[in-house]
Amino acid sequence: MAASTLAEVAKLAGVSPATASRVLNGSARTPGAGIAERVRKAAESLGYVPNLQAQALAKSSTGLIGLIVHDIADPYFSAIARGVQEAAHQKRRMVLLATTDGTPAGEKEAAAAFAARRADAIVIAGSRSHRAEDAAANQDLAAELERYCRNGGRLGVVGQGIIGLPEIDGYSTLPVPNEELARQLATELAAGHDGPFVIAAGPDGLATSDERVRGFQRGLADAGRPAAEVLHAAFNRDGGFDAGSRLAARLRAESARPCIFAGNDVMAIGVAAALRGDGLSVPEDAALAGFDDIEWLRDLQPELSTVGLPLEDIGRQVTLGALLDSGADPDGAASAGISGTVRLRRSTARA
Amino acid sequence: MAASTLAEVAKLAGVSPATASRVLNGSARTPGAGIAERVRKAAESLGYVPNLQAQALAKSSTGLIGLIVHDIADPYFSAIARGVQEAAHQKRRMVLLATTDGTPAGEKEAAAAFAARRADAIVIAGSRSHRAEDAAANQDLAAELERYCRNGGRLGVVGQGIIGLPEIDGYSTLPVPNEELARQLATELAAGHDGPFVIAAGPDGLATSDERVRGFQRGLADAGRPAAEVLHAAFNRDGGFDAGSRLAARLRAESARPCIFAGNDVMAIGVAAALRGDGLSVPEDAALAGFDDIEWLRDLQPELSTVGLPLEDIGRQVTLGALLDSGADPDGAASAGISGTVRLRRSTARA
DNA sequence: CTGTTAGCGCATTCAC
DNA sequence: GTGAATGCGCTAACAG
Repeated sequence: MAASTLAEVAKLAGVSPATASRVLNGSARTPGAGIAERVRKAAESLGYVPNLQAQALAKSSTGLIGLIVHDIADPYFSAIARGVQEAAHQKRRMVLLATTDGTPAGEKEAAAAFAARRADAIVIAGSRSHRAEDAAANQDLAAELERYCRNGGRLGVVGQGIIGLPEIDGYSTLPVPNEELARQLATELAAGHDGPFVIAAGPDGLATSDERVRGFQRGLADAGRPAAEVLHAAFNRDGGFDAGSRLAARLRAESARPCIFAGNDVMAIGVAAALRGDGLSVPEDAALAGFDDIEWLRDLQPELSTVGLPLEDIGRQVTLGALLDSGADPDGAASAGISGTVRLRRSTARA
Repeated sequence: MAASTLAEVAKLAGVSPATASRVLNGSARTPGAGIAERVRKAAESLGYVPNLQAQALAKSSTGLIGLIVHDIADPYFSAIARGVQEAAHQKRRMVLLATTDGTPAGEKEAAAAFAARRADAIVIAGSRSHRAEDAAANQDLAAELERYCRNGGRLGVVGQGIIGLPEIDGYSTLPVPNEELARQLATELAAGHDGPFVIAAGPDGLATSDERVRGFQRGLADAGRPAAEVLHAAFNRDGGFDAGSRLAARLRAESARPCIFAGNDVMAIGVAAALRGDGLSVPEDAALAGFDDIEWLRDLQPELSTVGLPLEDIGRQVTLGALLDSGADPDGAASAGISGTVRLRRSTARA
């Protein structure tokens, strides 16, 4: 990677490196009239490309934003990533991507890599885990991030806060009202469904899933309905398929038509696939609802009831929020937080 | 971003920066016995995080891989991105993400940014454009990339080569047999379909789309069938919807049941949605086939016939290929190129 | 095996 | 307005 340097450009233009630097970037002082032109021409003829690494080293700001997601091919994350990307582009920054297996250990590794690269900000999407087995890794993650922030880094997290990370300068969270929205969903579903409810949730201890389950149960209780049975599985499409398979067997045995709430849309899709594979159909044999309203839901049959979340906006806001000039939250930065909407569609229509 | 430095660690450990460097990284020589421990402890207690920027500057290698895609939320690209990510992780590198609007101009901008950051390699996914309006931008892109490679950068491109970029050291292409696979698809479809064929293609001049159209037409001709009519639209889901809408009107007027070949799966999905919206269904009123076999096709009804492409592998291989130690292609690096498979499913079943 | 000396490419104090 | 030093944090030649 040996390109031409500022010094070479300066020499060719017959000026000092300092002057060349001033003209090729927008320094405080406007450089000389014709001088500027000379320098620019020299740079052009040499095919000069400023070395952002060196620039970053000199002024301690890399223009990098680190994004941590579980799986970039999951539509939930790719939608958020799109928002992050947009915000980054708008703020003239580039995004570094890290995908983890979804464990805090993987996130810690990614965070360390970003910290080492001196990313201006780190954005973490994806649920926190309260599982006992993740406790140690959570501590490591919190420690890594605390140090990162203490060193001047900025951190934005989607949903819940990092477990064990105290409120510290540079650290901001974008709350997502999972629980309240799930409650609303349950309320609306309860009004139109007489049978039992079942929840196809993520692993016990996965914060986002837990919040949605809790909210849903509360909505059910408010409506005077018995609590839903909860099936745990992976918080992705295959987990949904798994839960769906378990349910299918039972469905043919029992007579009641249940309403299944899946912890997120991709799980719901997995549930539907499993049921279909067993000759069962939605909404005839079971009502089904998801969460997130990922983009390609519109092309699925039957149309899936869900809770709409502005995923791209979430990505955009958490990024912009993290990039905010140090000071405390400026007066109501238009970001009054994230809101969602219950969207009932055919998958939960009355049989 | 003021973290502690190597020098501080060295001082605390009572050694020279060089020694500290040697122990904290794997230099050629193994540092002293107890010395290593002292340094490590000092680093730990200071919360030392090596500055990869400075490191990169010092040894002219950033450990960065730049990935350029049209839209990270498109399943085709996110699948490839996953592969790139994997390969990068395996090679201990991080990936920088840039999404463009799909124009060479946008790609040029992204390439310039990556070049400025001295990324070790740049990976470009997404079709080339031969459209007249993109000619100038293509030249710029080629010039930018040529300079990048000439400066020691490495470049991997999926599918077609960069227009106007000569064979140059560091530049490699991962060919995708779009034309041949489309031909095979046409052959197999022709054997089972009697009616006319229609193609919902991307914009005229978009290389990937053009190749697929050409191959498909050739397959048709080989089978003694008349050429298919070609409808042009955007090379994404909405383009498919658009083409589908135009087709729907005609379908109810004419009596023949056509077989529609969409340039890629997301277009096919758009076509299906448009037909469905008009009360038409697949495969009853029209057969439908796509291309790519993106992951979530399995959850769509009816199951879509398509051509399977190993997208993740494509991402992995193009990345690994670009990272190869300079020299020419090592003897048959297991990567005998990309191959695909025609997969006929229910969307093209006989009516 | 360890410490010293130079840079890597650039921005930014200072003097002029 | 412009040029000459100094340093960002680290690695790599050298010496010892």
